[in-house]
Amino acid sequence: MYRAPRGTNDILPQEQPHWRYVEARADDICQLYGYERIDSPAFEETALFTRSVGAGTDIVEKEMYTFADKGGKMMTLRPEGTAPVCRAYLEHGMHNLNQPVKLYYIAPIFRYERPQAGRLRQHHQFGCEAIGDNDPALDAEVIDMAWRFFLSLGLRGQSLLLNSIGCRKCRPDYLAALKEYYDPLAAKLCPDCRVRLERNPLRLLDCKTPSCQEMADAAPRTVDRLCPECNGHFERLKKYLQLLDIPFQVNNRLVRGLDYYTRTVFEIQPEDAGAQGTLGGGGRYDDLIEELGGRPTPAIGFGSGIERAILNLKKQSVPVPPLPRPQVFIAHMGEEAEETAIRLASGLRREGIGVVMATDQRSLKSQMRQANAFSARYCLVLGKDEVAAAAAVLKDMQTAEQRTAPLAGLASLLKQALAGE
RNA sequence: GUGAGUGUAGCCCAGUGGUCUAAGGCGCCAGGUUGUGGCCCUGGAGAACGAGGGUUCAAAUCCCUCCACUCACCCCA
Repeated sequence: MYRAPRGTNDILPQEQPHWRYVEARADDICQLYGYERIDSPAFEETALFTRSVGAGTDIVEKEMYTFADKGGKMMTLRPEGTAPVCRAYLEHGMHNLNQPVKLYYIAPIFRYERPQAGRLRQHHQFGCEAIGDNDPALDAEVIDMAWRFFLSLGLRGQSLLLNSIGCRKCRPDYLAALKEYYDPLAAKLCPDCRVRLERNPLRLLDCKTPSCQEMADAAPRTVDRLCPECNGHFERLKKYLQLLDIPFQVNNRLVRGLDYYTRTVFEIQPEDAGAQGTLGGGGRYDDLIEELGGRPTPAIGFGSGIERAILNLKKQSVPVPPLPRPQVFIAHMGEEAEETAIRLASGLRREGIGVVMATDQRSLKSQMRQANAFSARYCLVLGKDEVAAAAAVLKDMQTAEQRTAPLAGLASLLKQALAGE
């Protein structure tokens, strides 16, 4: 038997209320903050990601779904959301629009990883990007948006981690200090970190190995080496967050896994941070647009995992509204009655009344059981007598009361009854 | 990529070498007298016990290999 590929899953009807709920909250938030939706292709030229995300990152090194298309071009299933949006910004000349350009997306993300709780090979992210402005107020707004998003879902207890990792002006100085600190310690580092020391020293800071953590705690801090501009930016951001009443903890070891980040980086963690302790995260990427061939264009964004959000909604037993379904069920007996039922169902639907019709000529008992299983509010019963009288039996499934009503006035009768709920 | 656990009907699961051509619950289907639901009762369909190999007189039950799933590590959303 065929199964969904490892790390992917079907989102079954019973899961849809959660999905529609989370997506609706995302849409609401974006509308509130003036972000417009963009949908980009599920795959892009591989180079877009290798160039932006960074050759030394886990994503590029081992997690991309890359393939050659029939024309021999290397393509990759989107492993993150920011680069495609930046590509679209450039491709469509959005620098000619009012800046910053504010965009959001809800889209599948693909990463080849070993699946586990809260981690999939295809997951979905809600993310937003504000491109073309370097005001720290925009950083605050994006963080505020992410924060409000989780609050609007009904989640509680999440926390915000914040850091600044500098820009291309101050980063080299910092990295030099970091290397100077770590070089004598190289022998004590875990094997992974020895590689990081050469390839991506910033990542030394978030190693999980206890011995490495101790060293990382004592390592030079990015915030102590920021250039005046970056420092001012960070200070203003923190002030704005206080203004917005958003509690945050500066975490000097927060660096994030993508190479394009500059200055602000942040992460939002759920109350009960299990193995997958990230609800969402993001940061500034002031050099990325330029790196992709555009003019220097500052930008900031964040991404959040829909599955992670739903996981936490369930963990916290947050109720989500049910999806609307048809309220009327039509049962029928005999061929004539079925023909009448078919016409009646169609007529009611044209009036905007959701209808489910019994099929297959089951016994009336069985049809009533179906109506019950559908949680129909009203049931219409058609038999020989009703067909002859151009009427239907209208049964209220809650009170079990029923009466005969002429077919002609049924639509308005039902509309009235359903509206009175 | 590494480590651990699990694998019996659509779902949850009993079963620890013979009485298992596999039990129960949920769900599904039908019926409980004439055209009516939710509770209850009865009946029915549905599993070659993940796959392959081996040990044994005998295996769902023991061994091996593979596969899948789950969880954890790395890393992330």
